[in-house]
Amino acid sequence: MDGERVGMLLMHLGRDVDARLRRQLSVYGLTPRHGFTLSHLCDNGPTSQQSLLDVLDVDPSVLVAILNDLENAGLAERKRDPEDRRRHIVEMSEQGRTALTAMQGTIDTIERELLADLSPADADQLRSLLSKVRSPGDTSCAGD
Amino acid sequence: MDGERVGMLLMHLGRDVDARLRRQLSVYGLTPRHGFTLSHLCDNGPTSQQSLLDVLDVDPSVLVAILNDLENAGLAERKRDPEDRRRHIVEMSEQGRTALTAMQGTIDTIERELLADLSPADADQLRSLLSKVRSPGDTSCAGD
DNA sequence: TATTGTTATACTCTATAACTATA
DNA sequence: TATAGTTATAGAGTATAACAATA
Repeated sequence: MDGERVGMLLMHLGRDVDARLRRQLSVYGLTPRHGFTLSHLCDNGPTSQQSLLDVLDVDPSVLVAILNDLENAGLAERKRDPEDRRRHIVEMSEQGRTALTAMQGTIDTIERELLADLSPADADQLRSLLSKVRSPGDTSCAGD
Repeated sequence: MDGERVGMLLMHLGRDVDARLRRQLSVYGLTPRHGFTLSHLCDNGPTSQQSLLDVLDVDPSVLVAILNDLENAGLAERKRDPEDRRRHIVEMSEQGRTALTAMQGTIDTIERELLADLSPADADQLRSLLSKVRSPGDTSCAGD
């Protein structure tokens, strides 16, 4: 339970990064989740809400709220899928692209702060090791 | 904003570890914060609430709730400081020690899962690098 | 009947401010 | 007047379940 454990370090650092990013993004009236959503739309193009659910790993009702916010801010838009009118296709707007760029600048700043005491080689090493950490939720055997 | 950044990795991993630990500890009716509190009491002996506030970095009202829970569960006890009757001295009980041991077992399990794909040397390296990451809240110049 | 998305609701965590008692 | 701790309350964030539209 002490602060030396990797799990504890991850918890505390993750919490701090989240709080910091949340505070910075609140200037735009957005949260980290809004940012992830725009980021995914930018990388993958128009997407159904279902696939956003998979990527963001949030409750459907949470995604509805996120998309409502993005639509009200003019950053994204929902359209009916003509092939299956139950589905929505979510697409980001030009304004959304601009907002995403601003947000990426914000997180770049945080990133530089986090890594201020590490050499570039150490930072790469850290990135590599972190990507090898197995997220508890990842365990393929669902038996718990 | 993509998942490659260290900050994003920390956010996601930290969130997962927290969720996992919270779920496991709910068996005992406790949260990670209860665990940290007991852990600090174990390492440092009887402590004033003020110094717990510094270590846990929570709002005073949150600490009150944590200590109420621990007292109701018989895991810790508040006593008046005879030298300054405004102060409370918080002390863990034998039951508290037993509960802490159980919780440490839980987090050890999570820790092993997290590091399952890393060699012992990699795990040490990761621990070392993480401890060099500067938490955004740490910045000594409060100007923001 | 099953699926996509939505709404309404409740529950947890946290933050704020007002309060008590001691100094 | 200032400090240690407490209480009451409100605000986020999230999860649950019931619902409408479409397949």
